[in-house]
This record gives sequence, C-alpha cells and structure tokens, in this order.
Amino acid sequence: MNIGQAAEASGVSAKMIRYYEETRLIRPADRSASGYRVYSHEDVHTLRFIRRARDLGFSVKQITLLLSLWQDKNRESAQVKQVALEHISELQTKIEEMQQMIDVLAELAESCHGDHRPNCPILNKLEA
Amino acid sequence: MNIGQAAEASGVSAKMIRYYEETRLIRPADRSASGYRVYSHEDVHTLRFIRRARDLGFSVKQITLLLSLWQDKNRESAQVKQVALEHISELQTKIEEMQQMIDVLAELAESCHGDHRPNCPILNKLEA
DNA sequence: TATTGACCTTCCAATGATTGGAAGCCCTAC
DNA sequence: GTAGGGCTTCCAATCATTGGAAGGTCAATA
Repeated sequence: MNIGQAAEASGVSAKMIRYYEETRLIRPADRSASGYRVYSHEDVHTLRFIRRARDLGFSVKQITLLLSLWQDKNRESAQVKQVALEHISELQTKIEEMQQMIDVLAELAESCHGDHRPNCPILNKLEA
Repeated sequence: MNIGQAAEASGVSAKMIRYYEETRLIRPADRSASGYRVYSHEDVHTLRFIRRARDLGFSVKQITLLLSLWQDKNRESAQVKQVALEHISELQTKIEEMQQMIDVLAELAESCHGDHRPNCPILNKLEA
C-alpha cells in the first residue's frame, strides 16, 4: 500500500512517516517502480506501535529503544519496565513543576480583585 | 552597563536578551560608540519581570501582554487576572493529560514482572 | 606600545515533534 | 488528452533556548 493508506491505517500522518524514516526510527520503505513508498501490513503494525507509544508521551528516543526491545525475542522484561518507569518519573517531575507554578499563580490570582482598578498583586509579584 | 552585566543582574542570559530584542519583546537597546548594547537599571527591572514570568511558565506571547499591562497605568486588574487564570487552565490541562499517561503506564508497569523473562504486558499493550 | 584575555558583535545551526506549502511527477478515470 | 488526487523532494515555520564561529573592542599588564 502507499503512504497515504499506511497513514490512514496506522494513525501516523504521511508527513511523520517520512520524518520517522529520515531520522531512522523506521527503516526506509521499499519503493515502487515510480518511486512511491510501499508499505506492508507489518509496517503498519510497527507504525501503530509507534503511535501508541507517542500517545503515552514517550519520546522518539525512548521509542527507538522500545522498538528494539519489542523486536528482540531475548529481551528481559526488566529493560522494558525500566524505560516505562523512567518515563513515569519524568512525567511526574514535569507535573510537580507545573503544579508549583499553579500554586503560586492561584494564590496570586486569588488576591487580585480582578475589577476595573489597576492595582494588581500579580504584577507586583512579577515586579518585586 | 553592558549585556553581560545586565544578564547577570537580571538572570536572563545575554543570548536571550538579544533574542527578546530581535523578536520585539523588549525595545532595541541603546548602543555605545563601538556598538555595544547599553542597559539601564530600568531595563534590568524589565528583564527581571520577564524572568519571573518565564519561571511561572508564561509564554513569551503572554509576557508581551503582561508587560504592556504592567506599563499601562490605566489597566484593569481584571485583564491581568484573566491572563493568569488562562495560564493556570492551560497548565491544568497539560497536567491532566500527563496524569492520564502516568495512570496507564503505572498500571502496565505494575503488571510487568520486570525480570529476565521476555514476556511483557507493556509491549503487548503497545502492540495490541 | 604591544599583547593578552575577557567581553562584545552578527550570523548560522541545532534542539524535538510536527505541520505547512511549493514545484513537479505519477496514476487513474473519463 | 486532460483533470484530479496522490505521491515525491525540499524548504520553512513553530517555541524557547543554547552553541559555536569569525571578528571587533576594551582594559590591564608586561
């Protein structure tokens, strides 16, 4: 099948499929006589794997690792678990940073009258 | 003072100060006879404002708005509060997305033995 | 006075994942 | 044969930030 159909079937856009090929996340697709990329059902299977991993927030670098583990029948599940746990940890760190921002912002917003008058503790805080 | 000292005093890197000037977040700095950028204490004050806003996760676009409100003595605090509340809302949305990822990942990781054997529910889920 | 080292300048490039567009070729149907 | 839709490559933009190269400036020191 052509790239458009592979995109449709996998949920990965044609643009991204070309990009993943260029960056070597996936191997270069076979080409038809006229130069069109040709995809098998197995290729679509791989693309779907990538799509799901992206939906869970894994970086392309992490997906490279997950793909190689997926294809390695001698993998140890501990390796896969480690990638997942590290990703969870990264997500938690980011959440904590954002939550701290929210805590500060919420307190400031609460102390701001939010009316027609100019005085505003939010600006005061940014200025101070 | 020169850009290096302004960077030191404000916590904004010299690279970023030049970038903020280029993108018109701040007005172009005065220049010395030899072409060096020259900064006043007021400029540093503005840069510090920007730095604090960035630390709270505001985008440059939002900071542009905050800066103009800061300098507008006829502003209504409601406008400032709105910017803050919208930013809080954006942060919360992102946190929720990440938390959902964590929930899925944590469940998968928990069901993975994480030992020397290859079978792994995490990979199964990504594949399915 | 000449040199050295720290600072400044501009310009270009890369990050990460994704999207957009332009110019041009291919394929199918009418 | 022509119209259209899909495919190709290449270039650019997003967002905030960092890095580096090549070259000019300044202050202090030998």
